[in-house]
Amino acid sequence: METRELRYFVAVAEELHFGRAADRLGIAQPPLSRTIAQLEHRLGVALLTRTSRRVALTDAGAVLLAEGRAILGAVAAAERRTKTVDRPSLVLAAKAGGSGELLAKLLDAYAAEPGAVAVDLLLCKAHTWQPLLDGRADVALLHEPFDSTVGLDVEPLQTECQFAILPASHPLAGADRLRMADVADLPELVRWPEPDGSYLPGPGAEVHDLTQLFQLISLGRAVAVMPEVVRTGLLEGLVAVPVADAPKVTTVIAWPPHSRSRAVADLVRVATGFS
Amino acid sequence: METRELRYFVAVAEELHFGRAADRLGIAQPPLSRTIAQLEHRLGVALLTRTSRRVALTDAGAVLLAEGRAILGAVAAAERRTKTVDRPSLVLAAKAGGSGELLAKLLDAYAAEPGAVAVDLLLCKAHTWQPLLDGRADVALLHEPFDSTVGLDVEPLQTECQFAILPASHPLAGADRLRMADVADLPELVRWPEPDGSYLPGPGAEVHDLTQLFQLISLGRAVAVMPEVVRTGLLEGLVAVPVADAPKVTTVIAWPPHSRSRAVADLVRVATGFS
DNA sequence: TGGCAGCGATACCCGGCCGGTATGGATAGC
DNA sequence: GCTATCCATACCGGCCGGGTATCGCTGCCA
Repeated sequence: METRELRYFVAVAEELHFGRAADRLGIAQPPLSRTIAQLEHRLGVALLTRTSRRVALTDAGAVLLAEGRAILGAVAAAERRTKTVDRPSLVLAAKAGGSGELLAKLLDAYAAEPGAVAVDLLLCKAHTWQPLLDGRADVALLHEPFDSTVGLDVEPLQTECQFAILPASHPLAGADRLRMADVADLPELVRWPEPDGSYLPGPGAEVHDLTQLFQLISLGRAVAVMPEVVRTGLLEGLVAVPVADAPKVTTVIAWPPHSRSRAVADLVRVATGFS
Repeated sequence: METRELRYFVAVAEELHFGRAADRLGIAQPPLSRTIAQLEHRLGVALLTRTSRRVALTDAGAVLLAEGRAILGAVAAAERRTKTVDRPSLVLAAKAGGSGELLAKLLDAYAAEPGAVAVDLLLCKAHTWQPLLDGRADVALLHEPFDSTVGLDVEPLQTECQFAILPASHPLAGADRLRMADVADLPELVRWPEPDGSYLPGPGAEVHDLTQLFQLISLGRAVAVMPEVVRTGLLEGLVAVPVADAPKVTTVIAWPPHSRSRAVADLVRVATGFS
């Protein structure tokens, strides 16, 4: 199995459309069809069921999609790490807007280490960056249980409670503490984008960053439940009320398990040292 | 980066010899040289330093070797899992001769599970199978701290002390317990084969399995320190004396972190259930 | 129900790349 | 200094990957 075949298959499996996939890959559709057919023939398994109107994944196709994504990520990571071994630097991924204080402390403390290398920050839109470790970053700050950490080595850094963010005028804003039941079925919950940037249909406003969310909350059009970190820089007119039974959020530092980088080890040691 | 290029590079990096690597790959040497040169050119990094008499890895080459091995393993695993998704089975790797009782209990208990699939056993020579999870097996029984578990998800099953295996006539055989210092510099320690099946030069007999080792011990030509498991089936004339300060050995069940298989999850649950 | 639009498969051609043989040039050992 | 070894280069042929043109099928809709 060549990575070219995997790239092609993953594209088709994600688009479920040979034409769009070929377009995305920058090739014509016929060679793409042929390559997928060859791959299926060689594996001896059907990966896709296709009528001329609909393309769907088989069970085998679903397996290969998941494995293929991981492999392509690993290939990209290997390429980047190989290329940058002589001018070592470290790419740290973090959710834009989250963990601001922790991030600053971490960068300062690491920079003071002997042998520290340059740290490139990769700030990502919330909820869109779980696969970043597949190649583009060496280390990431994740938030359990929101972000999946399967396949990663992880050290916890800090655990915090979650707060409901409400407009000061909201009926629940005066409460000392809330329970999930109080907010779970409020009509003002919002929809975050899917990893591909689109929004699932449904009720609730579409939001794509914290600023926008806070604005909606100020207008009384939304409420949200989120960890303590975002309280710094909360807008006027908003209040944060602790939600007693919301799951605790743990900020963790995560890295690919086969990381052999001295820099990654140093950064993790520094991060766990002052947590 | 295509997997073909990675296969070629890994072969050269392991052999440190273009001719032998080409031989192993079943191609001629010139296309191999050319492919490696192209790969280096594309990455913009030298992977190997070569004179006409010696080939050595650069730092970048060492990184790519490690990453490449992992990637090739993942590709092999993806291929096997995709092909067998319709007739589900599970490949369990275990060290030949070790963990016999635990293994039997595990297989029985799993077979009694509802929804159990066929389990194929992959018995491996001791000390030669750490990379098996790179494609050939779904799950493995490993022994920490001997086997590296980096990059794997792991659940501990049981922890045992280690015993010195001595002929009954050995001066230390009568002791209640020993310390590492007592056995560390005995001249009768043995040499296990390297992963490639060869033996490093040095003192001590070459052994490649437990039967052979026990025979050597019976003859007074060797001693060994190993976990309790091997005591079952110990030959007549051998005694096992606990070594107080030898590192504890933990048998763990391990699987690749991105395993999405129901069968693997079941097996792990069963294994941890009765440990 | 028949025409039409959309989409994947097939047919066919071309160019580049992979792999082969032959050979050159450098180095270490005798 | 000769020679054996080993990697690089030169060159060639066949295969394969990618392109265009077209076919056949399937929903949709008038």
